[in-house]
Amino acid sequence: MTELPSQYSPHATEAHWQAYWEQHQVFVADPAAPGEPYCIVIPPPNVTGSLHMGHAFEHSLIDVLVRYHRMLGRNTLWLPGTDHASIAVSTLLEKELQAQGKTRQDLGRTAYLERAWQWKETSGNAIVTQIRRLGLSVDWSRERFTMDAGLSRAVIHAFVELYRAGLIYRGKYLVNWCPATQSAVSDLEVESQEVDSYLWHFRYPLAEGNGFVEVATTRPETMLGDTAVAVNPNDSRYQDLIGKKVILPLMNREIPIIADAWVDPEFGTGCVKVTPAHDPNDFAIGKRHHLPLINILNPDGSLNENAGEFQGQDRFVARKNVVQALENQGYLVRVESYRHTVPYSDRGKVPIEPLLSTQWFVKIAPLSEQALTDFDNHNSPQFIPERWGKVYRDWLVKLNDWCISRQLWWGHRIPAWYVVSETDNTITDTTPFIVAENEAEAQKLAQAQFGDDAVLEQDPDVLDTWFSSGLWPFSTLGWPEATADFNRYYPTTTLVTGFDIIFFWVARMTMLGRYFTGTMPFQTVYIHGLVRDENNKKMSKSAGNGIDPLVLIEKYGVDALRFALVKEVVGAGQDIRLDYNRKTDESATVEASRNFANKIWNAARFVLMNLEGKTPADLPPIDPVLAELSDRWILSRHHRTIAQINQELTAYNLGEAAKLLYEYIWGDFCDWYIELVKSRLQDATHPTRPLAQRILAEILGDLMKLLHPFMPHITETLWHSLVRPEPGVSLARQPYPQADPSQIDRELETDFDLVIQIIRTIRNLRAIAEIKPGLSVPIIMQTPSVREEAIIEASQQYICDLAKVQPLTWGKDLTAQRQTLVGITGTVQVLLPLAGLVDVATLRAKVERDVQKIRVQADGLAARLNNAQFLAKAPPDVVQTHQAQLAELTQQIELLQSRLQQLQ
RNA sequence: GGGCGGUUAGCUCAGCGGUAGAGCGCCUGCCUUACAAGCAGGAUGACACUGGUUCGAUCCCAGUACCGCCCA
Repeated sequence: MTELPSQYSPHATEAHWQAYWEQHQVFVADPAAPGEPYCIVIPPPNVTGSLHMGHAFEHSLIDVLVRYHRMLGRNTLWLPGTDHASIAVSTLLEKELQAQGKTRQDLGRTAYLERAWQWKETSGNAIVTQIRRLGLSVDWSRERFTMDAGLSRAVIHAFVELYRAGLIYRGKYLVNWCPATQSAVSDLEVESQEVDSYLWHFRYPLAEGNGFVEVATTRPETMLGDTAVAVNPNDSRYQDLIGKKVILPLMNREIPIIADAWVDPEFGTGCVKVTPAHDPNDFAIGKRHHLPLINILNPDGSLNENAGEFQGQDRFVARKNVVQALENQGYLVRVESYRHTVPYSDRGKVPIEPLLSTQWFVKIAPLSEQALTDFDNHNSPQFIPERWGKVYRDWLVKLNDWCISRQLWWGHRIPAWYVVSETDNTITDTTPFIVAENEAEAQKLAQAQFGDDAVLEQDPDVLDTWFSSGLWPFSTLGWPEATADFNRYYPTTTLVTGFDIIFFWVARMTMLGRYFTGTMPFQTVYIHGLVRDENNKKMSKSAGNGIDPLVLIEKYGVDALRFALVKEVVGAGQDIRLDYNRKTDESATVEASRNFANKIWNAARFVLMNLEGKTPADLPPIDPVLAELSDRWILSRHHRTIAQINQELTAYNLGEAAKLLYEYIWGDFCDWYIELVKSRLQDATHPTRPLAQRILAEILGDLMKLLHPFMPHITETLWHSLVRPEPGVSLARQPYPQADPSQIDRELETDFDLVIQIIRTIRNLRAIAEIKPGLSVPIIMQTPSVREEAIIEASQQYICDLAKVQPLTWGKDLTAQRQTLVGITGTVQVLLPLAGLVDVATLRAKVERDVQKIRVQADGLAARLNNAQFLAKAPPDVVQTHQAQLAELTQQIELLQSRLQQLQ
């Protein structure tokens, strides 16, 4: 009948369904199909990456949302893809070249790009292969790459449009220069790090007289490019120095002493050296005072011809040498230990140099204003949790222009052509240029403007990868063409991403999306936290503390990993911690989820074994007249849970939904209902046996649906075993269960709680009396409550079955009972006669302990109920509840005390 | 320096006005034919500290301490 083994083994199952889903195109979206669209685009992983816990977590969350909405009947598209990671790929390739003693220039642009594409085809898909093991319901037929033909066209189109609208400009500004990659990077790619270093104090002699001023710096070598010394205009110490000149040591250059309010008189001596070409603040001072800009650095971080005798030295070598030279010449005052923050290149992992350089920029204000207006006036996009909206907003407000050119070859080449025939066949800062969608168009425009013999050369630089990522939600759907996908699925529904990427990505998508499509690219932004390691540390490649999801998948199965990650989520945006033993590769959290999977497996196995080969459809429908107490109870619990889960999922409380399922399945369904139903199933002639079978089958079917977004593989397997659908049918396309409120019965559940409590009480008594699990015990019960008596009467079979009671008697006069263990629940006294097996002192001790516990509670309640303020001010229903509770506790005490008198 | 989180059972974390819960771990007993990746029973807490609001505070407010993150 059923050949299911007693343990769930995930691996074969996972591969099977992943192939099945793809083969039957279960997740291929159809824009022509009905249903309100539901679209999520994947936050594209970097092609150089490999699957890490962050991906596994994020993708698990998205897949829950996507599968849920698909089952709700939405026309669903989850679009996957990857990002070309300009800097990361370049770094990787150049390392390879370096090993062969070559540079990319040796190779040439064409050969280099060939190599890059080759790398992408062979190694760049590694992450995609890994992602597939997560069993996500993405539409692989629509997989995109930021450098594929369509997206490249979108990027160029966007650049040209922004340029023509005056929102992209080229200019010479101080940028963040990464000497390792030899490229400019944006503000966001700079990471501040605290560094223990020194503050060097120098003296610069006055040009006239024999005085001097003292300045301090953390970057001594930059003094070679100093063009002023500044003091605060209100600093009384230096009033007479303003306007005088000093001689810059080593360079023997006369530079002025100027007054600028930016200078903090409290810091150091109150005199600062000014290097406008190598420091953002100094740059601003230089602008205000029209100071010359002297660039002393080469792109590789060595010093250039403006550095005099230090030319050719690396910046850190030069630092030592400059200090030495100053010391030799008596200009070094002192060296002080100093801890300060140094900007590092995020990718290059070396200190950034502010460098004067000609680059392309996006003018941000007009874009951010639109996004701000949408956010302020329409709360668009809506952030979940809300507090991240503030982070997003704050950033939009203080945003600077965005440097988008990168001195690299892998990426989207800037669509600007210089008319080099105008400037001696070289590109200079003044060479005129044409921005166009392609070379032919550029040529035409150039000829119109500069004559037929205009010679063009394309800008060698590529665009920041985030520029293409910023277009992702619409470029992936076909924009700038108004494709069927774009019309149907744009704007997308929800963006799911980490808070660390709000600036990099979310804000850029909203600004560019709003500008190009006139609408926000997504309605909602769901922000999740990070997965932290067993020591609560952020996982990172450099720290080497990552936990490999593939190892956990191998060990526990992907459904277990997914469920564990989602179940850990509380609220939203909170970090989760994953326990992990690095010696054994074990994780108790994931193991618990694996055990849950196994529990489900065995529950299903039990149901299937007892259906005798029938499917739910073969069994009679549920007749409410025939349903007994336990049936009505589980149906009530079932529909209540369905309602709650739908509610939690709608509110993005994914962890809450997972926990509800866990408790309902393991607790209510397995521990209670299955146990309750066993005796009926074993009795072939029982009149409601088919009813019980039908309920089991139906609940199991619903459970598989409810759980499917969280654990797609095991549920698909078990659902197929249960329903045996036509080939090609998938659980992923079945409707998600909806609650039938008429089945939910609060009172019935409360009644049934008493049954559960009675069974627990008896089990507790059995344990105290050390009665072997196999032995039946006689139990006597009595209650003064008519309601409780009715419940006992209706559930005597359950009590006998689950507490192994034989015989069960109730309602008798208990005064004759002497040697008994006593428990109480509600006002039901539960007696286990022992006939001298346990001494009276033990029996009394147990009752006395119970009385004491109850008394503590009763006293607390009584104290409040004796408080006139409480009675006057607390809501009446609270007072009532307290009174009822106290009454019950008082009654329990009385009953137990009368019992105590029997135990002499 | 500015902002945001967190502090609850040995561990990981729920709860967020009516004096505490789960999983793991621990103790006891069970291989009871769905499941030992399991079943049953049990023990465990000044809910960080100090004030305030309230009839009542783990929960709200203010401050303090410590841990973590983001931005400068």
